[in-house]
Amino acid sequence: MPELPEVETIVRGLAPHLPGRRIVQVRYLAPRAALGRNGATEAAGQVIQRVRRHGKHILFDLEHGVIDIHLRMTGKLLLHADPSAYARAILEFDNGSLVFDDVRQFGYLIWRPEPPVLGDDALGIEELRFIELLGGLRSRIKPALLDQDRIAGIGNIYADEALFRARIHPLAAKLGALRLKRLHRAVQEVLEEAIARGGSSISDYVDAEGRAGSFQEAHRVYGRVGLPCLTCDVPIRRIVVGQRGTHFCPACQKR
DNA sequence: ATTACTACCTGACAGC
DNA sequence: TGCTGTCAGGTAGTAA
Repeated sequence: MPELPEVETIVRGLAPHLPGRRIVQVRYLAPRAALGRNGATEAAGQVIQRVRRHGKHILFDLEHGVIDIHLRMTGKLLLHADPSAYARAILEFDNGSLVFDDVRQFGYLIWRPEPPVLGDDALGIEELRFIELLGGLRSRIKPALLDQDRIAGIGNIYADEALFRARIHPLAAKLGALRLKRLHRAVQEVLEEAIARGGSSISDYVDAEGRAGSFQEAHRVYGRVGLPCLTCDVPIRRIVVGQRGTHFCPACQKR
């Protein structure tokens, strides 16, 4: 569910509350949330130094190591909530707690000695770097945009929305500098606008205070199959690319 | 290097 | 009311 704008919104909501607080205990309510390891021992007793985001990962820098949270499809991080039936882990502080909720159980909350290694963050990436990372590859552009080892943070919604804004077909390959520049611009714009509107809430996503975002109202192709393109009125199409539902305008986004 | 398929889970929704 | 199939903001592993 959450992509970069949603994770950024969550992190902005946590930032005023968590730094300086001591973790008394990490309580796992579902084993999957610990990803087969257990950082509870290492994290306990430590003070959170900083809350930040890299790609779709939420990172709490501790005095020693880091807490790495990935929400995958349905994860939530809630500041002022009682644990629901889907609570998977609870970070307990000296006063208060943070609940990690996850219906589908794909997400995780773990301690690591070092932050995870990911591609460059998509938000604010330099144009030249963007072109360097996506130029000269033979694969189709959409799966490349989703590759978190290349550029981190873009997911299915924002890949489709950015490609539409850049007027690039999701199956296009070997993009030249001109189209990559347009795509870089489109990625920055769509991410910034989505953050400004608190992210997209399709079914599950809410921020750390439990509030939904509103950027779904501004989607131009995602979830608009069969509806007229906002630019040219041609119906939006849905195809499958790399096993992901992919939405685009067949007239505005030529092969 | 690139792509496809399967798997991990639960829930919502459409169609019969 | 079921039941069945499809789909979902993600990613890993394995095979062609």
